[in-house]
Amino acid sequence: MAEEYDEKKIDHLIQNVSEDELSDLAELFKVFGDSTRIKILYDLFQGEKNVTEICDDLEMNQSAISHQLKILKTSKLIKSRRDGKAMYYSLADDHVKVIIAMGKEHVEE
Amino acid sequence: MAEEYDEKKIDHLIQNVSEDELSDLAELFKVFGDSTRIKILYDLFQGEKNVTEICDDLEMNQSAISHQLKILKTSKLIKSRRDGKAMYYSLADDHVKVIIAMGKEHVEE
DNA sequence: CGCTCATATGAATATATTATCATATGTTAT
DNA sequence: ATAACATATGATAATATATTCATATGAGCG
Repeated sequence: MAEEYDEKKIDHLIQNVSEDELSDLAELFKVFGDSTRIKILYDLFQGEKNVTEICDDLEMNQSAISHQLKILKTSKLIKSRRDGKAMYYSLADDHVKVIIAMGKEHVEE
Repeated sequence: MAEEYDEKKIDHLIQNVSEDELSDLAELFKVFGDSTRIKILYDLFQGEKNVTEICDDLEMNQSAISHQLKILKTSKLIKSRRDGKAMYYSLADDHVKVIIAMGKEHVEE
């Protein structure tokens, strides 16, 4: 995460947005807008984890977790790799951290 | 928006999070996770607007807009001031821009 | 192959959310 | 005070969403 986000860069990013892009944006935030999914993302801040580990950490049943992992994967917020029977999940990129950090900063005020 | 968000600051922000804070965070993102509300926020990037102007810009009926404005206001993403009969809304702070800019960057990839 | 462990998936239910309609509140001007 | 305009609110109906349960798929092992 070498990048910095200054005013100029941010203003550039929010310009010229089509109706479709706004929908995609809303879809993306919708993914962050669920406690279970946020908890999963937070859990993965610690590093790669398999489904069983995530279930244990969140104390939730496996099916619920798998359903939410699928949503996170589809949104490209996490990626997965198989190791034997287990499927390991990890954060897809640094945007996740930045987006959540910004959200947290807002919430804290 | 003089602040910069580097790796150290971001890592600090995402540490030590309680269950309650995670819920608040999910609630916040839920607010961004709706097309109508994202459109309103984008509309307000242009500056302060009253309800009628927002309705015209989004081509949506007044009641729907008012309902969504209330949600945005409750989440402290926008603020309002009355001027005669009209109620003017504007962005509450710069986090909104940053959060949306990060989301857009993710979506664009 | 048959068994076990790990994960994914489909269907069903319960809950939450959004837009609309009807109406209420608030402001200004006559 | 009443009319006209601007906005807010409550109830409803339609739709979306999350979790659970049951079951399917896939991998490793004897």
